[in-house]
This record gives sequence, structure tokens and C-alpha cells, in this order.
Amino acid sequence: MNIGDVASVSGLPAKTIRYYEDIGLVSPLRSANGYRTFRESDVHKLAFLGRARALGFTIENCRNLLKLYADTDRASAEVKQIAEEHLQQIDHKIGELTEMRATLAHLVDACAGDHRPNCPILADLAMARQG
Amino acid sequence: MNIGDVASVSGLPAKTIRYYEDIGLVSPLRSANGYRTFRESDVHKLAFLGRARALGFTIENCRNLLKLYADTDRASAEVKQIAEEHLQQIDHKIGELTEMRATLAHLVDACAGDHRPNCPILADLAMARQG
DNA sequence: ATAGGGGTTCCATCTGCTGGAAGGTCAATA
DNA sequence: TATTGACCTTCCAGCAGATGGAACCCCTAT
Repeated sequence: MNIGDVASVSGLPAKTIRYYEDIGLVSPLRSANGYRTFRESDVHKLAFLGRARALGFTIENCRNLLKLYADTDRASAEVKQIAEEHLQQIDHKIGELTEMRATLAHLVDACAGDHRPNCPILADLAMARQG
Repeated sequence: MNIGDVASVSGLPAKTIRYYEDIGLVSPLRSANGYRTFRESDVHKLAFLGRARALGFTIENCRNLLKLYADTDRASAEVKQIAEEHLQQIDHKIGELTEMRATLAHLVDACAGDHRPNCPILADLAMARQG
């Protein structure tokens, strides 16, 4: 399989697949003309990567998950730990965003949004909030 | 005021303040020895930036907000629009993260997390989810 | 032969900083 | 006066995770 086919099968852009090879996540063969040749196992790995990335795992997480996946003797505890840590980070981010959202929604609400210059959003940004 | 003082007053690292000068967000004066000299207005701007960034506004957003802030004839509608767009993006991100969280939490739940190799998390990553 | 649709490499760019090296400046102290 | 130490300066590199583009090769069909 050439990179274009793999791209459409896996849903990952060709550029991304090359990048993943660059950083050692996947190692396709090369045919005589220099084209990358992907085995089933490579395609499989890339699909794995696509899903892990879609769940927000970092590249380093992915590297470890792939390693654990390849090791049929792994303890599921190791995988679970990675996932749990990631889950915590997601929760953390959601928390931050939710706080931002609340403040911002409050300000947007307070702003008339008309032709007049008076604007509570700018007023808030310009000086420390009191409450 | 020298950069260190501004850093402690504004809460922004000196590095960040220099960076903000680099990209034209703030333009402190220079004293004879080459040190940056920040006026009250610069400090004010930096505090503004700090708060806008804390609300997740991009640098480009900040640039525009500062411009609007400086323009006492602005229409609050312009500010509100920037804020509303940003709010939508925050909502979008929260949505994505919440979906990720749900999937991941489900998987983490399903994984025994013991010494045995069997792992639903890896199983899921390895093949398309069915539902 | 030529046009097109693949593929290849390499380098630059994006966001928003952050770290570090190499060096200048200033106030206080030994 | 010399020197320490805390400042400050510039510049260059790097982080994640790609993505865009230039310049070029390859292969098939017309």
C-alpha cells in the first residue's frame, strides 16, 4: 500500500503519516522507487494512532500505548494508569475551560453590544475583577 | 519601572513581557543603559493582556481588544462579537473534551487494571468501535 | 511527448511562549 | 577598588504536532 491509500483508509493525512514515520511511530518498508510501502501491520498501527490521538493522548502516550499493545504480556494496569492520568488531565482542562466560559459568558451577557462605546468586557479586562 | 518590577506587578514572566514587545503588543521606552522602562500605561496594557490571555483569548484577539480598548469611540458590538466567537470556541472545545472524557472513562472503567494482559482500552484503540 | 496524479525530500511556519548562553549594568560590600 | 550578585540585554534553540510549499522524481494513459 502506498501512502495515499493508507491516508484514505486510516483517515490520517499523508503529511501526518510521514511525520509519524519521522518520529519513529511507524516504519514502513520502501519499494525500489523509494515509495513507502505499508504492510497491514503498519496500517493497523496508524489506525491505532489515529484513535489514540482522537482521544487526546499525547504522542508520547501513543508511543507507550503502542509498546504495551505490542507486548502481549503487559499488565493491563500499566495501560489503565496511562489512561487514568490522561483522564485527569482532560478533567483539568474541562475545569479550566468551564471557568473561563462562566466568566466570559457573564461579561458577554453584561455587554449591550450596540453602537455605544461603553463595554463591560473591556472594563473587566482593564482592571482587576472585584468579585 | 524595570521589567522585573513589571513582571511581579503584572504576574507575567519577564520572558513573556519581552515576547509581547517583540510581537508589538507593548512598546516600553528604553533608558540610557538599554533597559526597558515601562510607563503606567504599559503596565496597564500588560495587565490587560494577562487577563485576556487568562480568559483564553488568542494573541490576535488580544491585539484587537487592545485596539478597541484604546479607541474610546468603538462600538461595544465589536468587542462583544470577539467575545462571543471566543465563547463559541470554548464551548466547542469543552464539547470535544467532554466526548473524549466519556469514551475514555468508559474504557478505564472496563479495564481491570491488574497484572493480566487483557485490556479493553487497547482493544478499543486497536479496532474501530462498534457502538 | 506530454499531462496528470501519484510519490519524494527538505525547509519554513504556526501558537505562545520558555530555556539557556554570553555578556552588559548597577548597588553594595569586603 | 575589586568583586560579588542580582539585575538587565540579545540571540538562538526548542516544545507539540503537525501543516504548507517548493522542487523534484515516477508512472500510466493518451
